[in-house]
Amino acid sequence: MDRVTSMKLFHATVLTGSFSDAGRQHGLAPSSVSRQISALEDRLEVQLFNRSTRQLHLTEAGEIYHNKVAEILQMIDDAEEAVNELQDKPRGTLNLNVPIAFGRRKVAPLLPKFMAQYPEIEIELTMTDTVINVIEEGADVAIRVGELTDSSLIARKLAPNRRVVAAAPEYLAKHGTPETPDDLRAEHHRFLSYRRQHRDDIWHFQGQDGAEWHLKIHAHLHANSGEGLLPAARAGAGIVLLPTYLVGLDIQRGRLQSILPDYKASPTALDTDIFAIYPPNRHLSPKVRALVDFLVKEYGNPPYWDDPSVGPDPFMSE
Amino acid sequence: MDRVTSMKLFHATVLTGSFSDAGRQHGLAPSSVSRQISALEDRLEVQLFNRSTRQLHLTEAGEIYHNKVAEILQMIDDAEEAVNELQDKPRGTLNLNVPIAFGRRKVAPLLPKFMAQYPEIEIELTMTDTVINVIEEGADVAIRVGELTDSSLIARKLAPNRRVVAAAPEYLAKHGTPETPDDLRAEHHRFLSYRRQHRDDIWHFQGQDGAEWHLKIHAHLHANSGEGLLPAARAGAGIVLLPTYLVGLDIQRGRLQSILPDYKASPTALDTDIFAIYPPNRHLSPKVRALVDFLVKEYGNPPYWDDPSVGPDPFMSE
DNA sequence: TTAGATTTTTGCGCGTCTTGCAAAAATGGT
DNA sequence: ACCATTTTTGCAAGACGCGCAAAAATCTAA
Repeated sequence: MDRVTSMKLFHATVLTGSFSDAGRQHGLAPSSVSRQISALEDRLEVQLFNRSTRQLHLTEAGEIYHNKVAEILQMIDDAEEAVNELQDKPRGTLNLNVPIAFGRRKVAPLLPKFMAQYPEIEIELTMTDTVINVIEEGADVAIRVGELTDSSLIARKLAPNRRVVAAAPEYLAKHGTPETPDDLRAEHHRFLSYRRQHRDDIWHFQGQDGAEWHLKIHAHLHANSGEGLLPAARAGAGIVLLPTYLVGLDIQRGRLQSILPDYKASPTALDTDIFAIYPPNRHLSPKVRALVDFLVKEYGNPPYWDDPSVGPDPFMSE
Repeated sequence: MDRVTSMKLFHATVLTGSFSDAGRQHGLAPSSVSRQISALEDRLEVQLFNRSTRQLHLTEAGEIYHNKVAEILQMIDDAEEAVNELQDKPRGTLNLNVPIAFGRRKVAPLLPKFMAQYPEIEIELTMTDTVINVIEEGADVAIRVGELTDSSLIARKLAPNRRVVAAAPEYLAKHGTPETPDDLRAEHHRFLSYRRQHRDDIWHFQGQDGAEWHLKIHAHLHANSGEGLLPAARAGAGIVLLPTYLVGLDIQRGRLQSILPDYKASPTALDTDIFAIYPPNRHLSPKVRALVDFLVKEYGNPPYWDDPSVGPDPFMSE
């Protein structure tokens, strides 16, 4: 027996003064109402109504209980409405976890627009490059580049992660523009390389005909953050292999020049695509859906930083 | 599914952080808890927990809901406690309906003692001689003399309703003391008679050997209230046939003298015993029980007004 | 006083839901 | 990689609530 239902039936019975009417309101047979009330009385060990077959009269206990029940039912409705509102409209606190570089360049600049669009959402932004356990940290949604180790989470692709070889025009003017991966082997080239945990730097390329290159790189600057390489690259200190979300706009502006356009940097296991990941809830919260949909739409396909037709970064000058 | 149970399980789960522990607290299998929570989430259309097999984390919706649920459960407990307190101890308002004469003489004088004994009971006393519908009037308990027409109510005998023939000693000295019912037929006797609705006055007597008398009475004073006859009887204006609850103490004091002691006034259908009647509640309210028990105990058996060993009315001088 | 109408209550059968156990799946720690 | 703990799922048994129909009760009206 659902106690809330019995309370509702009791409430309706008090208001209508009749089991039959109360049952009619709730789509129940009079007999069911009668039994529900009786069961409620048995549970409470109190008589709520003095019944005759033709009328009902509230007991004093019934009156007291009714006052409380009215309030309780109101609170239950409030509680359900509260979570439903949270569910219906994007609102509440959105706990967002993003990689530092991507977040700074492609998430944070978009947040003002997102917040204007959803004024009832509050954002808690956490920027980390360490792989966090999304559930553990309490994040509602995280953005990760590649590395989808946690298969228990839902992953939605936000954008491809295209990596390109690039250098400043000044550098190319001075050292020449490589036309094939093999040209990179030339001694006079200098490299600026992104790497984690001191692994070997090997750049993988694939030609349009399927041919593959695996170039061991000796870099004069290593950094575990692509952003650490950018100033040097812009200054003409060397050649970088970086995701377009980092260098795309520099290329569009001409501060960097993309080279080897016909050769694709093979994605490693750690650099596949850019995903939004979130817990596999049967009931996806609207705020998460709102953010993911927003990002997908704003990035576009291809993402604006990959699209030559797009001019200067509309959101960020740096 | 009982929504209150599911809320309790949700609450316990939040506190313990585990379905298993919550189930242990409520004597349920972990699987049941899991399913209850899932059902609750489906009903609310909201995810309350982010689950991994080894830990649970409250969703924002879950947190909001939990705050409300804690309060709701508290209120439900309060409501049940309120009615149970009402049930456990005699308290609250006791709606009491009594006949006018009996009430004035045998109920109202006892109320101070009763109220001192149960200070948490408030009494709403209604005195009527008309046969009311106890339920209709909202009475918790009524006292009636005879006439138990409403068989749907519980009746508890408070005292026998013994009727006696009595007259003032002065009257008897002047007109002689009848020894048998037949003596009443003497022309010089005067009668004061209680009757309703102008029926014939017939006094019925039964001898100890079973012999019966049916005397048609011609009275010089008719009244539909025994109390209307008493002053005249005390003044020696005639012979009365009245319940001992009206004349018992006058007899004990000697203001009246009981005559024909060996002949019993046969009870009519309207004058049997004195009953407390109340609705047939499965859960008799303690205040009703308290009053009825109190009256039974105070009246005693035989009732003090029938008991020659009892002196003047301890409660009432008139 | 009697008859009728309305309401509550009860009996009964059916279907659904829940429960507990056991096994499986999943995950965090060692 | 293995183990321990927890959640989840499959399954069968049982309980419970439901509606319908009949019975009981009582208020009203003639």
